[in-house]
Amino acid sequence: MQNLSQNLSHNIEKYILTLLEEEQQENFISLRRKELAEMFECVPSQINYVLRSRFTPEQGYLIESRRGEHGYIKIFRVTYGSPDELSEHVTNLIGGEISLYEAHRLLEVLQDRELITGRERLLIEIALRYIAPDEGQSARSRELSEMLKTMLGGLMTDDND
Amino acid sequence: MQNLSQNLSHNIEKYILTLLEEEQQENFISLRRKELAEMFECVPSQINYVLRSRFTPEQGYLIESRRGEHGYIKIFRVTYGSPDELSEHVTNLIGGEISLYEAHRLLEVLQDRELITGRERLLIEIALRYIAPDEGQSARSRELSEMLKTMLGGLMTDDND
DNA sequence: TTATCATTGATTATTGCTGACCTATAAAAT
DNA sequence: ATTTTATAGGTCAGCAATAATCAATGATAA
Repeated sequence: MQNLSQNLSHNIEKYILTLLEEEQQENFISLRRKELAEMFECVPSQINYVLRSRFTPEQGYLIESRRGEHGYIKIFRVTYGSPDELSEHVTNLIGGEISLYEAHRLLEVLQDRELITGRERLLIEIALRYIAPDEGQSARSRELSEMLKTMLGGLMTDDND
Repeated sequence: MQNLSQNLSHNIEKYILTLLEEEQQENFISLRRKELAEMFECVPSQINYVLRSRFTPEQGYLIESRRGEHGYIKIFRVTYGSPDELSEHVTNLIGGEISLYEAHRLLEVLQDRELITGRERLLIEIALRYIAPDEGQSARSRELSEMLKTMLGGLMTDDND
């Protein structure tokens, strides 16, 4: 089982997402690193790479693990009790300063989770470009952060539309 | 071997637009920069130039990419062609300068006619406030006009030729 | 002529993947 | 109760394969 469609990491990610979706009772799944690695015919540390790059708090996941006999890796899908909670989470993610590039990546995640539409993302990206500093995509700016927080906070808190 | 018809950038643009039109399932296409460059017998960074100059959010497109093995560039077409008349009409309404107040009234109308959603309107209003002049709601500004036209144009982009 | 657009290629940054080495845990042995 | 051993998972540095950026240059249009 390898490289069927995309790349290894992508396939492992998809598999984990499937498990999470199938899970009914809990808001987490439990894995054994070694087994997963065998399943995908790869080195165990590959699993860590996938978790580190695709199941981060920014993307809405938490990891808990244990070593030794009966070791495991648990992946929690973070859920938000209220719009305010979600909005606060996003506000924290944005922080005091953000770059165009970081904002772009955040918007990707939000659209993937269907928290914003493509059209909304387009509008936000245009606005960001209008007020972004000239120093390039990676330059952090306080103003970017403030506008982005206002926009996303408004979308998630409000009940427009 | 070039300048067969127009210039390289133009040809690459056309090719990408063709791919986007042919795409049925999704609202995006996925490219490999290196392959496209080989296809057009040019340097890879040429592709970036085409994307930067012709597939911007202002023109109704969003780009996502990844480096490394199995790298890719995805181009999303966010909007679908809408009547030219409409976007032209709106552009004329906005004119060379507009005040926050006038913009607000225009957005109300557009929402009433369901050309934009409440959420989209919220985003535009926030963006306008961030670049509005200090002189108050009634002060006309060229920059307000430009951003507003860009945003609404982005949402109502048509296939140019 | 001058300003903008197009093209190139050198350099830098990111992503995916592996393997060697490190740490933690539980069960077994003492 | 303590030590040992087997069995997990974690970290990190390094390589290879991409894509992005940037500055220099050429071409074209106003």
